[in-house]
Amino acid sequence: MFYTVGEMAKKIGLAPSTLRYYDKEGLLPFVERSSSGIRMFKDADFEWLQVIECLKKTGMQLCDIKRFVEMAMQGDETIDERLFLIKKQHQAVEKQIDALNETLKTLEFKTWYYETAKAAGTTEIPRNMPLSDLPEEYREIRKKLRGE
Amino acid sequence: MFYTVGEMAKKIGLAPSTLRYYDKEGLLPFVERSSSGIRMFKDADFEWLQVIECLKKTGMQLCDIKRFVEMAMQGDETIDERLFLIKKQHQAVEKQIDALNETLKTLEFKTWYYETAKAAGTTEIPRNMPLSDLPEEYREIRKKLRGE
DNA sequence: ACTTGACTTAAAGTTGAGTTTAACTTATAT
DNA sequence: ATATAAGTTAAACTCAACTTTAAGTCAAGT
Repeated sequence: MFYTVGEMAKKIGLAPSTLRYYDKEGLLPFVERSSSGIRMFKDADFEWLQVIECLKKTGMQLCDIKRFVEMAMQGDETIDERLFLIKKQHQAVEKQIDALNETLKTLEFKTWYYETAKAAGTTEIPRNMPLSDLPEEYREIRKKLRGE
Repeated sequence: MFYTVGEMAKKIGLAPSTLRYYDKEGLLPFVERSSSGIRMFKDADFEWLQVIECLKKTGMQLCDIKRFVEMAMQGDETIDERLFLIKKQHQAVEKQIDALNETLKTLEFKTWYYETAKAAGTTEIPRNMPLSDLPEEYREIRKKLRGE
């Protein structure tokens, strides 16, 4: 079962040009070619592309993903390194989620801010509200925004 | 209480060149200048920078952040629009968190995969393991990776 | 034989978000 | 008065990750 670059691109949801670019950059050393130079993607290559997409979503750069792929091509002697790298990325993603949750808190404060402003007809009401009148859950975040 | 571009850059943790760039792009219309053209940041401007950083963290582009700032400069008539935009960004961030949690699941599968490979000395053991032997929590994710 | 459509390549172009550079001005300390 | 440190500008440069273009190859269908 082989796929051309266009077929695989469709299957994985990327542009064919992107797959060619990845190949050119050395991220797809496992993709074989026909005698006339046409890329022949296998089902196992789809799995590789999924892994590459997963690592991209963690924020890993293509050059680092390339090194991971190269490790895998070297075989079982690099299992330890690969395990370490995956664990590191897991940590990195957990950190990103924490950061986004912080961002959510700020957006929730701003939602309260504009809802209060909307009810009052002016942003002056929430802006000048004394800390003691502010809903308790927003006090810390307002302090942080104001650099206090 | 005024800050130069360098002082404010330090306070907010960005490069002075970044603040100048934001100013040039029209993100900081509220920053005043001295008679000799020196930027004079106020404490209220620090709060603005924090909001800009928050919106950046949601993945919003600078040109869209600029439109938000411009709305705010227009005053109370845009409260509704701003509230809507903040709510939209809140949703967007929730979606990003969901995506990262999906990514975490894949990384957890890969961790199991390499830990099993490490114990066996070869990736062939986890790779060729029948679905029925696979820990239940990894079955769906392996199917997804293999495009099944 | 010819058209169509998908493939190939190398190289140039794009986008977003800055950073760097060059030439210059201003403010402060000695 | 001068050195130093920090500021100014516009414009060029960088970087990652693609995308587009130009020129060409190849296989299948009419």
